[in-house]
Amino acid sequence: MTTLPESNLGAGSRRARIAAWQAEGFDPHNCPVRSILDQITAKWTVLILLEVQEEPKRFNMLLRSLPDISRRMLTQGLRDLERNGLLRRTVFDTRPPGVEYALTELGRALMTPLLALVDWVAANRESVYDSRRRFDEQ
Amino acid sequence: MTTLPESNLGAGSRRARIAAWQAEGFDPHNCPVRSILDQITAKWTVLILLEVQEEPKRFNMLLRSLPDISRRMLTQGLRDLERNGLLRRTVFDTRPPGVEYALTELGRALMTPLLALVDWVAANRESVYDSRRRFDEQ
DNA sequence: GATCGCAGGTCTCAATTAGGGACCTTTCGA
DNA sequence: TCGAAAGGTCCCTAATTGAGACCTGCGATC
Repeated sequence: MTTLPESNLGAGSRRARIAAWQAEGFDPHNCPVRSILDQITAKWTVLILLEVQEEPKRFNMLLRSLPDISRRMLTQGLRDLERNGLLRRTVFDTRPPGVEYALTELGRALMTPLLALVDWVAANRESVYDSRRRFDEQ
Repeated sequence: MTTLPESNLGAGSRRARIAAWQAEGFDPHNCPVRSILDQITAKWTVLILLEVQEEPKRFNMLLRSLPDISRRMLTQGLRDLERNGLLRRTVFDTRPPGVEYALTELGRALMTPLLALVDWVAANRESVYDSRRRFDEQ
């Protein structure tokens, strides 16, 4: 497993944070950031987080909001997010029982950088499309 | 294809930007943001961007920095990033010819929100690990 | 009192995608 | 004459994903 290089994280407090990791002793072949980043940026987890952001949603509601996700992938994405502490799963004792997924505090905190990234993409999408068009013309 | 919901992007200028897209007329089943976001957050592209960030790198150099990437995936990741206008590919007429990959202006701009996300993960990794441990105990 | 529908899943199988590694091309040096 | 190096491509296998049938338990329907 490749480790994120120190220099990636920029100057100042970021460097300090990395120095701290190394002091704690971590295995460069098992980078702790990557295992989290991979799950956070996985195809469906980003979309799920965006859906759940404004208000808690239930399983079948998510299935309807994300028409091209399969039940299997939705289940797995929700489990991953729950396991990572970003989503809370609440079962309601109704007939039939309902299950609601909501952001945790940690999940809510994540939305700040995540929305910034989504917003950057939204703001720059024309540049990207232009580039793709030029590239595909060759 | 699922479209990112308007509410995802928060208030103010973000909403305005989405309103602008809709005015331009876009197909909700072919969301333009997702097709970009999927490529930017794909497993290897993030790592490649982080590697190339500080200084241009060559193909085999990247292969060495990312020990667990395959040649095939590196090639494909580099092509995607080039196509999206985030990376510039430069061939040097040496013997044998060398190829260098560098961030474009657009790519450099992307690093701001992308590094913020990486940094969030780095800062909060212990919380995530704690949550995983608790989840796995059940 | 059979059956339909719903909620929230699981399971199986087929299709897509990723990884491993051999192979290619050109040129230099031993 | 052989090997190495750079930057890939190609093929085959392994892993991941997606489509969709099925499950469970209960309440309402006919």
